[in-house]
Amino acid sequence: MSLRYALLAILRVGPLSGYDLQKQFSQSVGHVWHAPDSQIYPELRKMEAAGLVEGEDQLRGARGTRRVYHVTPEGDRAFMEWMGSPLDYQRVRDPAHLRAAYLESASPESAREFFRKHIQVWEGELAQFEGELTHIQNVSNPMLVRRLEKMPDGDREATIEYKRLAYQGLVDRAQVEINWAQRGLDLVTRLEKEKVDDDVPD
Amino acid sequence: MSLRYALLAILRVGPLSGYDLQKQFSQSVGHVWHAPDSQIYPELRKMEAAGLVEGEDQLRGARGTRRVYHVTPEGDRAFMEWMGSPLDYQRVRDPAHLRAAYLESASPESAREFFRKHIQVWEGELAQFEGELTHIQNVSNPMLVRRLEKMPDGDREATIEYKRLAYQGLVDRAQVEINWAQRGLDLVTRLEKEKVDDDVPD
DNA sequence: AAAATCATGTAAGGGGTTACATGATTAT
DNA sequence: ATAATCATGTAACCCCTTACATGATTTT
Repeated sequence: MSLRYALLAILRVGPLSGYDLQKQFSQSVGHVWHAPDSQIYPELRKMEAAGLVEGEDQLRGARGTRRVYHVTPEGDRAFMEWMGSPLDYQRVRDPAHLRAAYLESASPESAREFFRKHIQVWEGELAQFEGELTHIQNVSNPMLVRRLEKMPDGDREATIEYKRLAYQGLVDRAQVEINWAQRGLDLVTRLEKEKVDDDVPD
Repeated sequence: MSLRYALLAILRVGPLSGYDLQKQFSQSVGHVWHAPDSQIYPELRKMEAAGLVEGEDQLRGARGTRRVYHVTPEGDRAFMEWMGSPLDYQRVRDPAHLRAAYLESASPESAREFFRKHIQVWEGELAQFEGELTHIQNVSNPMLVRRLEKMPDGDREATIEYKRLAYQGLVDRAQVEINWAQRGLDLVTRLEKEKVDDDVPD
């Protein structure tokens, strides 16, 4: 549902081919909304059918072509409308906390492995988010720079600040996950120790 | 993918009909894994076909029946195997942070509305999680009590502690979201004030 | 000449959402 | 008698995932 608006958000900065968009995607909006190319190309076609974007085939070498899309006024309206509409929140579906709630059914080693992987995954995310945050604060993200160039002076601060807030939120979230999993590892160790004490009381 | 294991987690405590399971669901695992009845009934049938559970039709009144499911040894094995296997992490797809990153395209009032709703939604979740956490700490959750009764003494502490950890993690997460949205509201106000100062410099 | 990467998809299948459908039983 | 709730689904649709497919162009 949001893919469409994630694509519009990028295309509003300037026209792009599906291929370029997909590359940009993984480096900007892709941090908050992942999409594989197998989803992007068809979605662009659907958006074109809906009149939100228009594509033009450009020649590339002798025979090759690439289709470059730009946002139509209607696409712009649709984006604005989405920005002003209430977000629909998905119901919780959290495999990590589901499993955590039943870890007594696993071996201590499995439990440890689970928390270790959780930390590893979220450390990865954290690194990405922090990198992005730095780029935002230094105004060194190319996409952001292009966007800033195309807007009146008065809107620039807001653009930077909202992006910063968004990524700061992601950083906070990643840190909470890492912290939580760390406490999980401590708990595994504590329970294991108590178990041994029970078995061999003196 | 996890629905099956969420259902097994509940059924391992004791046999239930689809209807009862669905009720229990919303009060326990449902906090971490939502599922509507239209998904639960067919999934139970599939699990039965896969040999993980067995259902028996029980009479109810003169003509009515209800199908009560219990976990088979194979279902038990499947659950244990899942507990020991690495969790597959879904790619990020976060509509709230996506929108937050582009809020300069919205009116201050829309931005405020967005953050307010975010707070409201997560306050709701927080209340649920905190309530659950209290029930865990007081050992006053009926499902938990039934589970504890069916296990050896030595496993009880682990069961309680892991559940507590899981819900503590959810509480932490909810608080981070609320906190973040609060900062968002502050930012909207700050930007609006600066905008006015720009327009009317003295 | 071979490898990388540019460029654009299709097809099958899984999981989830929403809406609809149906009838029995128990409580008021 | 009526309303609530017990009880169990089906059907259509959308989004996403994974795997596969294909060929052109640029770089080494």
